[in-house]
Amino acid sequence: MLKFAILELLHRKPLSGYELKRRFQGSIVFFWRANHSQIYLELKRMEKAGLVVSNQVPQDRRPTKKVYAVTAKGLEALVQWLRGRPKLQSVKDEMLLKCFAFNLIAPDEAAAQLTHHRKLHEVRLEHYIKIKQQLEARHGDLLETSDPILFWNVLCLRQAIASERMYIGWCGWALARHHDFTDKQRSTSFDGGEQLDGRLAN
Amino acid sequence: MLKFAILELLHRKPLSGYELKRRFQGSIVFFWRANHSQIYLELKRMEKAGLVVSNQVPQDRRPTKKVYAVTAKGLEALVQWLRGRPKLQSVKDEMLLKCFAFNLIAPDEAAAQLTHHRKLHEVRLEHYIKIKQQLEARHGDLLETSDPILFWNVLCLRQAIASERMYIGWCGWALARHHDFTDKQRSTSFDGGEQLDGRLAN
DNA sequence: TCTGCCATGTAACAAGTTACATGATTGA
DNA sequence: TCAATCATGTAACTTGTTACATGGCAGA
Repeated sequence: MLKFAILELLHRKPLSGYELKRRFQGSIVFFWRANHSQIYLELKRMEKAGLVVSNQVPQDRRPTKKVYAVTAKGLEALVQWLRGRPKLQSVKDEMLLKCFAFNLIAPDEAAAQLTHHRKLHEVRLEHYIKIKQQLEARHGDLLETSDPILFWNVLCLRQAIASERMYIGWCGWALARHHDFTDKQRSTSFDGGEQLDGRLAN
Repeated sequence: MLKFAILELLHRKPLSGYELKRRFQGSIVFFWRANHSQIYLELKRMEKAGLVVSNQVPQDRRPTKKVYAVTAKGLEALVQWLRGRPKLQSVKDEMLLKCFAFNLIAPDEAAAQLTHHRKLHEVRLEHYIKIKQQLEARHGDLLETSDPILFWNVLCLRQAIASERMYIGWCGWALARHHDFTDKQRSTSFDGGEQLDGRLAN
């Protein structure tokens, strides 16, 4: 699938492996990621398969780079793939996997984990919003654009933003519920209040 | 990481590989998945590492199964892992990756993709809601529970539900925006109305 | 001179997917 | 008898991660 992510980026503009890596950290990160070792290998495989062609571009004051461009065959492969129905993505979220067994650690630790994780998502949200603002600065009202590339870009970006907001909201909600829960536990399982009353009543 | 998902399930109750597979299709799917070939291999590796122990359990009217249980070492490994800070999950969503390049296919096809994908998420949401209702039928008001295992379970389930709702909402929003967009494109790029007026004015 | 960025790669390993393979039991 | 479910595995392959490795250029 990385193949197609690369084709999508290259069809907009020929890029070197290094530049592709940077794009992956920029716009496309919302829904795909890759590290450079994977990208370089994939590019070679794709060139062998005739989906892309490379050529060396000398630069001044910088090392020569190897710029890849999509071939007709590559574009066709991309379009064919776009027409296929994607399956549901299988969720894999380490935080939620941990959360599932947080009964095994102290309540305070669990709360700290949630708070910390919320922070991470807040940072990511900020990053996405910054990207959106940059686009707005350059193109004005994004939903009024007549550029289809930009249009779809913006839809994807919105999804990413909505997703982060949802996650952050959930963290807050979970923290509140956790707070209620530990409060209740304290008042019923320690030697005071209700329990003691209960015993006295026997 | 699959290792820890397995430890989480086994610490609740010893299970065979086959039963684990079923759990992965049931509750834990919200944030992790695995197929049986992976599970069986992982269990063997974990047994070699002393994290679990197995024993054969003959059953009547059914094939003998090999039930795994967590060892003290396994439980310790699980708790250590729980204390660590998870990184942000890296999003990988094939649908969004495609969406990013939907300018390359016909607007109708793109809309059909969005509609189809929304349906998939609706089905998944239904599934989650059914699970929640089953839990409610068994335990009453889930947020009032005093069982920490159930409590964390429910928090995770809520995240999964919120996530599906967000996605479905986004699909609807995207479809509406896409509709506006293609309308606008039609009125400005075909040979009629404004464009023709423009030419006549020359 | 030293840090940081540009630029490209390889190697070893871990994780995940798909297909192949077997065999018992149950109920229609 | 035939399909479905229970039950467990292996093999081949694809993907993804981490670490290792190199070297130029720019600016402090």
